[in-house]
Amino acid sequence: MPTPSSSPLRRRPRQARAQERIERILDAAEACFAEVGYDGATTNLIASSADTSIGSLYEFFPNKEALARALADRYVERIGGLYEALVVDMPGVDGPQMVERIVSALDQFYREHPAAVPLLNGRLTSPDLAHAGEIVQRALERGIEGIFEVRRPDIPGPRRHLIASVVAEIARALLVLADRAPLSLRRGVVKELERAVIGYLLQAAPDVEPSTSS
Amino acid sequence: MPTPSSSPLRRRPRQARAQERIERILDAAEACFAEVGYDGATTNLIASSADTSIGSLYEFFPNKEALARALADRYVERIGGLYEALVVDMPGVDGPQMVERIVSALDQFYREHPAAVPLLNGRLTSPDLAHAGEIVQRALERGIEGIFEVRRPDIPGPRRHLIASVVAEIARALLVLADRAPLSLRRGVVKELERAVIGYLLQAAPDVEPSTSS
DNA sequence: CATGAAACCGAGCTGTTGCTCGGAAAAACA
DNA sequence: TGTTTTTCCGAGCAACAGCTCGGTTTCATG
Repeated sequence: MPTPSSSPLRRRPRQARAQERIERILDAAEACFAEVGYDGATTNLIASSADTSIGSLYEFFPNKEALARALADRYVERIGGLYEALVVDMPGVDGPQMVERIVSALDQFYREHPAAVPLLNGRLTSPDLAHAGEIVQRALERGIEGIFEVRRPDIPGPRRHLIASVVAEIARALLVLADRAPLSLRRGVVKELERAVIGYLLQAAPDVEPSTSS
Repeated sequence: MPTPSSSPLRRRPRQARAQERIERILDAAEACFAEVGYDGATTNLIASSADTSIGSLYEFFPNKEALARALADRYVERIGGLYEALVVDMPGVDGPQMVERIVSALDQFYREHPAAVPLLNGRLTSPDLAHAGEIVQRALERGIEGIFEVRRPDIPGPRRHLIASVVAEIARALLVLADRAPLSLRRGVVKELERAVIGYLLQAAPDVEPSTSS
């Protein structure tokens, strides 16, 4: 489990009901960010959306940015688990298949966490979110880099890092595109993401034998 | 020249000095957006940054969004010119070389217009900017699609469109990455962008003969 | 010049946002 | 049960955003 970047909470809850409230607030924040963006989501809206009061919100979160930070932490944790699951049965899976698995996992992740889309959106208007988003993107990169480390130890470290960040960036961009596309086209765009990653890796790190599937 | 989406100006200037002031305001807006983002750039800051008053700013621009719109229009125009220049001597240039040219042109464009980076950044917090950004990104797509249309008439229209949008999206993502990277690494990232686009096209639209250069 | 139009100015209005604070309610503890 | 601690509340404050408006200055034109 990655360090949650020094808890963004103002005070640790002592009772169960407070803990639940915190979760509710985070869920509401997630939904609001997804729906109207960071700046659009006023703290009052988030609070009432969580069926609570601003007072309660600020009881635990020192400021609005802390909400973004806490959300980012939740994402980082979940992304970590996601990669761990992928690594388990990695041996015996060839390159393109591996790409397919990762892409599919990320696709599912984004669908389950729609608020991650605006969060992951590169340089945003508010430095707050940009920072939180970067934390999550780094987690994505690290995951990819880790897999790469195992599969392609022949590639020098710095280059591996660059490749991982490029792959992560492509993934981010096309998943956002997929998110924006009508639902019926989503699968198609995700398929293009697979092609893009495979194509890039063939160029940037040849040795991944060309796909023979379909 | 593409229609400037029905002038975002409140009133057309009659005197030269007004026209100059408008340009100055747009330049200032560009710089401010680049430096502190859309929401961070207050209209007062933009005005004083352009050595003028808010009064003057609002004399010509009905609201803040209009500034983004006007900026987007400027970008669209310039991007249009950029593609026209590329198309002129297209015949006799092979696929990878063409990609290199386009990437290099876009790279230069982004360096000359740093404000385009936040503008082009996918779904942003403010709907204002999201809209303006989309206008510019569409111009990018159209340019790529146009070139593709000439070079690969064999590919069916809708698929061509999808490929163009994917390429445009990859370009956007990696140019943003390049922008964020230290200057010394910028060229390297841009090189990866080339690889990514070439690799993707080889997967998505085979027939572009593999590169023989270097 | 005189005169009207165009351009310019900036104090300040209006609305909204993030956030505080004093106190009520609920739980934990004695 | 009384007492303390934790949790909850929401009216409202301070700051600041976008933007207006009445008035002054500058230009074009006769």
